[in-house]
Amino acid sequence: MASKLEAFTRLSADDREALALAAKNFRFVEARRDVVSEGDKPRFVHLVLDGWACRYKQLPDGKRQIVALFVPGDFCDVNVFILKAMDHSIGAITRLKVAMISPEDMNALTWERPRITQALWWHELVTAAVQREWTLNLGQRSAYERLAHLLIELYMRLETVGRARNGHCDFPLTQGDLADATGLTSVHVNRTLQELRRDGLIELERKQLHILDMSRMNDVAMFNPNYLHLDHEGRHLDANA
Amino acid sequence: MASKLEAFTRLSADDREALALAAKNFRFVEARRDVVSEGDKPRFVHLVLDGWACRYKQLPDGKRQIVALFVPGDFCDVNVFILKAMDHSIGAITRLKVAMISPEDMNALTWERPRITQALWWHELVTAAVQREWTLNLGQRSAYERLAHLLIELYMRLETVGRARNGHCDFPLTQGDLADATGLTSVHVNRTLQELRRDGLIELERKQLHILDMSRMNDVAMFNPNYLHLDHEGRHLDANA
DNA sequence: CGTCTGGTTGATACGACTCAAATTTGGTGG
DNA sequence: CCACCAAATTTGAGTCGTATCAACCAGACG
Repeated sequence: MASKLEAFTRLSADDREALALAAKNFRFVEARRDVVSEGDKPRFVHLVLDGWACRYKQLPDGKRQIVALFVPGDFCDVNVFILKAMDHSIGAITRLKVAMISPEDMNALTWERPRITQALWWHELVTAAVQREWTLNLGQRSAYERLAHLLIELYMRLETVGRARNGHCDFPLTQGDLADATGLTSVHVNRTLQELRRDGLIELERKQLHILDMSRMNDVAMFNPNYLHLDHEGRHLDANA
Repeated sequence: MASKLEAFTRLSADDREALALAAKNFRFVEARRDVVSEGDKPRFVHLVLDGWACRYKQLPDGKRQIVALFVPGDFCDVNVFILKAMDHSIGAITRLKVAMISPEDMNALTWERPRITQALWWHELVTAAVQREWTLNLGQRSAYERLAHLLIELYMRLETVGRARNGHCDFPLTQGDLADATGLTSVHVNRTLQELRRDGLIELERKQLHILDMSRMNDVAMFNPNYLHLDHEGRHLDANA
């Protein structure tokens, strides 16, 4: 698999082999099922091999917030073993192929592999940066800007792992998912998507997203890609290499 | 100083000494000045020794979101050296005493000090968990709930570093700061704080916060402390020890 | 074919924003 | 110690973005 880590640095054949070895244990999770649930003791680091997943939190009054989305190549919780219990759940959006890496495998992966260790650190820092951008998104952008921003972010992240090109990508989120991720209602998401369509910015149907005018989308969303920290050597490699 | 790290694990005298040594270089920053600005190359890890600071992001249209708050004992960006440029700014809320730890000092601090390394990892994981909770806060809670939640979180974090007790703590944020942190306008923050006062939940004046009824506040805010991950051995030590 | 999930539409309500002004507080210098 | 100024808080009136509630529709699936 084309790991997201290669967006940070070129890995050696050795490194890649070690990564593949660590990811040898995987399982499939059906769409809309939990991979991990809040309260669980952390037992594995998860690496999404195929499909989409999300991190979400739920409130006693039933409200649900998706706080992060995972696409292929994303690690879920590097180093999470330090914590006693998960403070959130991880759920499959689509049917999901996910590697389960034990603490021992994680140690084996990083031990004597400084490039991987560094790349994992980079991954964690980017994940944190994305979380901050979401905070900004929810706090300061209107519904229209907010959705545009989320769509661009996901498109760009997919592009870095070779799953998007020419403005086009798979997009399995329902309008309900988008609502939970943006803090809007699904009704309002529906109307806002229609606006984006009407304005000639996107096409979105049958789980396929097409961003028609990336430059106008960037303006609308006030999208600044700096938080994805893609300005590294790996950026210049063919993502499918 | 009573480091936040001790909330995670008891440190040895040696560890504490190493920590003090790493934090020997400090400076003062005037209130409302930047400690680090977006775009800067990361040069130091910062550790707040005294005063409050915030992490914020700004949009081209001038809107500003505070995405995190730092109180004494908080580290700002462990391991940030990996990134080429800051994607956000760090600003002083009050006059600030802040330690500046170089990459070399950071290495010296963690090298051969597994407890500190682990404690720093814990710190990073908690920081990320707080960021997720803020995402939830902005996405799903009403203004009233949201402010209540923020007040409780800050109170609890201050308590763990020995700077709050009996429901009382310093609280230097202006209503404008609260607005930027909660994604509300300062006018609405003002009215919502009045509601919280009228309902007998808090007193807040002259930069002093008093939470009058913690249990009702917890209910109102739907506050679940699990995300602060305080259930570790360090939790049982006197924070002033 | 009936059922279900996801998407769409319409009517109405309300929480939070905007703009503008008044008041209070805290700091500073005379 | 008081006068002054800027910053922060408070109040009021009016508006708007988004939520709510309730149908209805289309395609997927068994």
